[in-house]
Amino acid sequence: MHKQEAIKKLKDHNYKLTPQRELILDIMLNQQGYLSVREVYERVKEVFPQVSIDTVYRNLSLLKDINILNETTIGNNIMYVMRKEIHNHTMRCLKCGKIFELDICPLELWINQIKDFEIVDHKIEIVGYCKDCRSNKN
Amino acid sequence: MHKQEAIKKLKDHNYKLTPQRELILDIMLNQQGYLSVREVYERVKEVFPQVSIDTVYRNLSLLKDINILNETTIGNNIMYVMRKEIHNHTMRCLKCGKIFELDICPLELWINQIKDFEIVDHKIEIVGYCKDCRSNKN
DNA sequence: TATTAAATAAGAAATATTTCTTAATTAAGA
DNA sequence: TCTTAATTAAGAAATATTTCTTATTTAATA
Repeated sequence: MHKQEAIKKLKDHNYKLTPQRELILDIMLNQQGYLSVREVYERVKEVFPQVSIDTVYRNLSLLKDINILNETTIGNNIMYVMRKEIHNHTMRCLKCGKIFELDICPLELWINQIKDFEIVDHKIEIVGYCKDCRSNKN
Repeated sequence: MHKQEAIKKLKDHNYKLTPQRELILDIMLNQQGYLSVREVYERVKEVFPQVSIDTVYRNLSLLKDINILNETTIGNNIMYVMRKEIHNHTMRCLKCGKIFELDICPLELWINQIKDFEIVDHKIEIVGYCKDCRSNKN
């Protein structure tokens, strides 16, 4: 997603483009992988030291509501990542052969933790049985 | 890792095998993917309603110290998973060709969330540049 | 520029997680 | 069985996360 698309989405929903909101969007646009609310907050504070963490919560949640971000919860921690447009991650059914897209990239939660390797690409392939076939494998 | 191996490790470190500790070990042995401290606590409580959450924290951390569990932190949430012996997840350097094992499976954090698909197998392949080659790609 | 609905900061409140203290209990070996 | 160091439950304390309230400010449009 490009910044202009995201801004258009905001306008379409009659949301204003405040400096804090724009910065949060920039942070997410320039980020591979998930960020916790706190991590985003820390980065926003570098530019707006007075920013309220509530502002960060509100904006991340809003960006999720209009499908700019994906949200996930680990324990009690809310985390966000830019929505993917291209899905390289699929689940293939061993019986019917249907391909299901994973709307999350499991690697994204980890990608920031890999320090000693410059990742160029990755691929995830899951095989198994889909909802329809799992009860009727023969 | 089999249960007897884990128990031997405990003995080797002069740790006692209390019922609470054994249950926590059983829970982790029968679990694909990461569990948060709270999730483990909820399961232990089904058997020992009086258990202190501190006991869960203490034991999970101890099992990590003796290399039975892997620990990771998401935000402020501590999560645990059994250590893997067989690594299906590798990073391959595009220059020197070395294979590096990933000591975590990024899928494990997600595997519990996939409800409509019965996973039989999966594979993760990451390509890029290793520490030595990233500064000297030609 | 003036208007106004949306967004903000500040602070408090509500939850949740993690750690600590203490006294009682217990697993394991003598 | 006895001894003892390890472990536990309980409760409090410390920290961290998330949500709410209110008064003020501001982006966008007329």
